[in-house]
This record gives sequence, structure tokens and C-alpha cells, in this order.
Amino acid sequence: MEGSSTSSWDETNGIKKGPWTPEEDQKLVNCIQKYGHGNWKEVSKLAGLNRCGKSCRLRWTNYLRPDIKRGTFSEEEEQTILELHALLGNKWSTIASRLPGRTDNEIKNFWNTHLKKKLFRRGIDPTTHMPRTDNLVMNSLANIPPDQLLAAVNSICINSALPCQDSTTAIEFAKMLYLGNILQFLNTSNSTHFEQYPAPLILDSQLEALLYSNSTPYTSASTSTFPNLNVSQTIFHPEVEELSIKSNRTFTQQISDNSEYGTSSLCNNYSIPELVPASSPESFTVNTEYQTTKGNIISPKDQFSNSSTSTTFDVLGDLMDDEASKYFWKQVTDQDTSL
DNA sequence: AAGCGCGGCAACCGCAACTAC
DNA sequence: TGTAGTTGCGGTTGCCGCGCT
Repeated sequence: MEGSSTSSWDETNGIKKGPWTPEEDQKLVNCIQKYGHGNWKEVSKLAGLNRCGKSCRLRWTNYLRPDIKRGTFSEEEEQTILELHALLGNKWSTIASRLPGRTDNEIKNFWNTHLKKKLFRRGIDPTTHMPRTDNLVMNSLANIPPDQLLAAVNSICINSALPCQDSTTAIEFAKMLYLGNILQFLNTSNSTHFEQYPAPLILDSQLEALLYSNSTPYTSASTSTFPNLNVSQTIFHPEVEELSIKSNRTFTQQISDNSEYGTSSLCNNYSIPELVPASSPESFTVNTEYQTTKGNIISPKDQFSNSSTSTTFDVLGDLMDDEASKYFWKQVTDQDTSL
């Protein structure tokens, strides 16, 4: 690598590469303060640096410029980056021009190391800013009629329990809430309103605390509403019940509060945009051809692998139980609350 | 204490766009 | 109009520090 002491020199041109020393920085700053930076090749010469002009420019613009703001990104900056990236894509310099004191390189790094992962964990494809369809969750959801899926999620929210010690069941609950959020997103987003992101997961820190607290579960298992889901029904702990109901209201209320996206509207009109494949730029355009009443979501065969011959709850059951999805759901429960 | 793996970030590379002649 | 030089941009690399075992 160029950074090591032995490889910091371009053997063919005698040009130094790699990390800058404080002395080099000082030379460059002094030179630019004195002469400005019209021609970077000249700057390098005048400063007495054995660096190419390009390297000098990079060092100045990304590190030495006096107006550079360093440190962690604020919430506002983060939001701006998300919004601009949804609109512009990887136009880092353009995004940087909207964030005073931030460089394109800094924003790019921040995106690649933090924001991309953050969106990914929220079930959003970082490239398209649309719900991800590259996983089992979305593939399975695509084959479930929206009204049945909505009913299923609502029913699960009402009928399921929140055991406090069993992490497996905690994951089960996370699945339900996650599905709810996906549905919520699908019903409130559209291709032109790029600022819209999924509402923060219902699985907030307060709920998480309850899920993982050491209190004894109120218990106990009875028949699940959904045979294939294997979700045990237990009696609510009063505190948990309150939160669960609140969570459920958060989900359903937002739908019913807005007549345009009301439950009836959802069920009758299927105002759910067609799912899009992950990471394909052309998928920015949301297909607005919706389903006919009671019909399955029709997805191109090359997009979704699951057959639609199974029942709603078979598919949902598979989704909930499939071993392959364990890692995904573990991530949801482990990391979503840190968003 | 040492080894290992991983994430963050500075810096480089290659290509495209721009400018001057 | 063609060419060479310069600048800007986005993708990629690899060092470094930190946490874990």
C-alpha cells in the first residue's frame, strides 16, 4: 500500500504518495495562503513538495481547508444527505455543496460506513430508497394479498404476547412489528415524495427494554390465530399490553386517520405500489398498476421466486419460520433500536 | 499480552469533463 | 477541430485503531 514508508514514493516519477506529514501540511498551507491555488502543479512546486498537484488539491480540499467542519454529522445533516441521495444518487460533490464545511469524500465515507447500513436495516434499499425486495421478507410479502396481509399483521399484533426472557419469541414479535412497518411504508410512500421514510420501528427502546427485561413472562401458550405462524398466544403483562395496544394503534391509526390511506381504502383499492427489485436504478419509478380486489399481487417471475399457490398463512408462516431468515431477523432485533 | 477481525477514514486511481491553444 | 494539460468526481484500497477472544 502507498501508505507504508517504503512504498510512499512513486518509483518512476519520484513523486511522494501516501499519508501527509505535519511538515508537508504546513508547507502546503503556507503556500496556498501566500499564492492561492490556481494551479495545483504550481502549488506543489512553490511549496517545495514532492507531491503531484492532484494529491495537493485533495489534501487541501479534504483536510486542510480552513472552513472544514469536522466531527460527527448532526441529525439535520444526516437527514439532508438521505434526502439528497434519494434525489441525486451518488453525486457526492453536489450533496457536499449543500452541506457547508463538509467534503464530498467525508459524506461519501459517512454514507458507505453508516447510512447505507442504517437504511439496509430498515428494509430500505440504499440505492433506490425503496423497500428492499432482495430478501425473503419482501419476496414472501409479494405473494400475499394486501388485505389478508394487513389483517394478519393487525391480528398478530393484537393476539401475540411479549414474553420477556425468550429471545426466540422476541424475534417473532419483531417480525410482526417489522411487517407492520413495511406495510405502513408501502401504504404511505410514493415515488415523488422522496423525503418519506418508514416511520421509526414500533420496536422502540421502551418496548425493547420490556422484551429483554428479566421479569417473568406472564405466560402461557395457547392456540395461535395462525396455524402456520407458530406464534404462541399468551396473556399480556399489563405494561406490555398497554404498549402492544399503543403499538398496534400506531400502525392502524395512521392508516385510518388518513382517509386517503384508510383501511377500507387499502383493502378495496390496494393502493400498494408494486415492489421493486433491490439496487436497480430503473426501479425508481413505481408501477402504479394496482391489484384488483381479492387478487394476489402479481409480480414478474424474474423478480419473485415464491409460487403463489400456497395460502396467505402458508407463505407468512414460511416467512416467519424459515431458517434462512434468522440472521435477518436477528439483525432487526439487535440493531434496529439503535437507529 | 498477543493475535485476530472489523470498521472508519484518508488517500489513491482511473476516467470524464473542462479549458487553452 | 484536435490535442494536451488540468481539474473534478466517484469508486476503491489499505492503514490504523479498537474491541474481542
